[in-house]
Amino acid sequence: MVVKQTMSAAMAAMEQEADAGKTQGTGTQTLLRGLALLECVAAGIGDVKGIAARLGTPRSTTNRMLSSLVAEGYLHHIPYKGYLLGPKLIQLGMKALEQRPLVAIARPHIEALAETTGDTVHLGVEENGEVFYLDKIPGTRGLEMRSRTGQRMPLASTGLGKALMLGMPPARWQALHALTCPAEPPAGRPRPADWPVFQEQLTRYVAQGWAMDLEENELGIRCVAAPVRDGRNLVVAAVSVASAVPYMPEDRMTTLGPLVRATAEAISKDLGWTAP
Amino acid sequence: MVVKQTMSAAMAAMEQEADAGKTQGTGTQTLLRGLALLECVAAGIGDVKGIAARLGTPRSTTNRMLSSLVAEGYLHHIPYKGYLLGPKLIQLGMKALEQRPLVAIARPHIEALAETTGDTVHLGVEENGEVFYLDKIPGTRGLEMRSRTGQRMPLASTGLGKALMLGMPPARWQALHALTCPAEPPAGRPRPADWPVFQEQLTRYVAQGWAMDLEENELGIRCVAAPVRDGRNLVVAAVSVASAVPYMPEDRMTTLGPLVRATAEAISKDLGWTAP
DNA sequence: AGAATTGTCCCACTATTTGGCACCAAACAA
DNA sequence: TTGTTTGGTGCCAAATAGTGGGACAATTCT
Repeated sequence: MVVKQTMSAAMAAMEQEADAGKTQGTGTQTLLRGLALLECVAAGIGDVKGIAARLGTPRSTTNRMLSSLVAEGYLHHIPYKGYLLGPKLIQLGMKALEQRPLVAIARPHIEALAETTGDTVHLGVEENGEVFYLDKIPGTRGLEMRSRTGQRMPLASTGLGKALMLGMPPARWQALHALTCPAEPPAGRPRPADWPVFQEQLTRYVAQGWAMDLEENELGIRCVAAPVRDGRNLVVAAVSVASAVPYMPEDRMTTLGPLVRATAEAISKDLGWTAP
Repeated sequence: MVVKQTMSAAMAAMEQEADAGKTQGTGTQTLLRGLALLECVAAGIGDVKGIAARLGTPRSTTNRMLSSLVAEGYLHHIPYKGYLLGPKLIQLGMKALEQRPLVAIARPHIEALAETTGDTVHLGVEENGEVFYLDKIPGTRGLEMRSRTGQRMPLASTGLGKALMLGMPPARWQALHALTCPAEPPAGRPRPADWPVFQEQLTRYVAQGWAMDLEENELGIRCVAAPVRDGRNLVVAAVSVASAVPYMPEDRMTTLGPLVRATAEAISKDLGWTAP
């Protein structure tokens, strides 16, 4: 901060818009300014004057940072034309995408979700036509679910699976549905709705951003699920909240939906996703 | 610099080696250190001790920067586990990919290429089954080529086109070849080799990283071309050097190949590409 | 339980960054 | 062309922002 602790109220008033909200007393002004500069360029401001204005830094300081960032490849410079995000950022972005450990990232979020709902929370990914359970937090209602991390399940009969399907082209839905529902339904076992109805459901789920499972995978168990996306806006995982029917009346599911979706989006953001 | 005034001449000598070449970067130590830190994490070093060691910064300083970077989303922190590249980097990486103006980036490189070869240089991208000429630098040999920026040409009969095809799955080659070579060859007009031979050629081009055009598009004109890739390792453009046959004997083409390829790779690097 | 690593403070010192200014080069407008 | 604006580069005295040592608590490993 430019402001000294001895400054008068009048001066403080004049400081106004410059650095508005964030007065986080960190000890890395130059670094933070540099990062702000990057984001400024990302926002499309490529001229020195505009950047200096946006950051509230004088021309010389701005130029100093700009040339350092260019030298390091974080910005690309077209003399007398402007600045653009540089190749290094692309590389780091790719690396970031690779080294992201989904489970560790998601853990705090699903823990929070488990905490507020009291139900069992799952995290899963798609792996050749099936759901693969990556993580699970048992509910606090005493009842235990059969699911285990490392387990596999059909896509079309589980909440997680349906959430994962929301990210696929609708053309693939039917094949996956067929995969889950063999020609001869095992007597007495639950199963998803027949194709036309199923398609209708998925279409609705896409619109609302979360999916339901009404005892289709296991009798007496209902769940609500939502897809997790990465920086490329691809669905890479899904989160679900599951519980026994008595704890999961229809109206609670509709309340839970947006909450699960919000959790999924929070994870997505940690994966580099940004809202459309 | 971190070095105290008490350092010996010997240490000074080692310091010079350490950051030799970068005599320029002054006035932004904190920023540069922060960026170095990012690259350190990108390199897979996620523990505080390792990072501090790699950067040569004391623990307290390292931690200070780390927490700032985490606060800004450039790093992701899993307490007592380590640091990873953060979501912000993914976002910036995506933005960088978008806002990259291929032509402006490539210009200096193809100018250099035109300069050293004296021939006409082209830059082009693929656009639904055709080459689209984005930029052209006329040769200095007096002869003028018909090509114009903004023009479209078949993929399979041009050097640029073949270079672009090198990045496609071989399964698509035949269709594109057929698209270029209609059933009835227009009498007297040049055309690419027939399919089996053509396929053989492309396979060889893939291996060597650059392609040739032997008067297949225009009689009397030969060219050498190489593909340009972006940060995702996808072929997004191609560069070619073209000239009249007398200036393009076979042996010159083999000399030119690696040069054109090098230029294409230089552009690729500016687009965030890194060697395999 | 002990050892090793990490997260979090604090604080005096000074090296690092600041920002004003001045000059030149390019770009743009007329 | 000329005049005007914006961009690139360098210098330098001033002081702020950053440094790094150290002490302590929390956490994980073994």
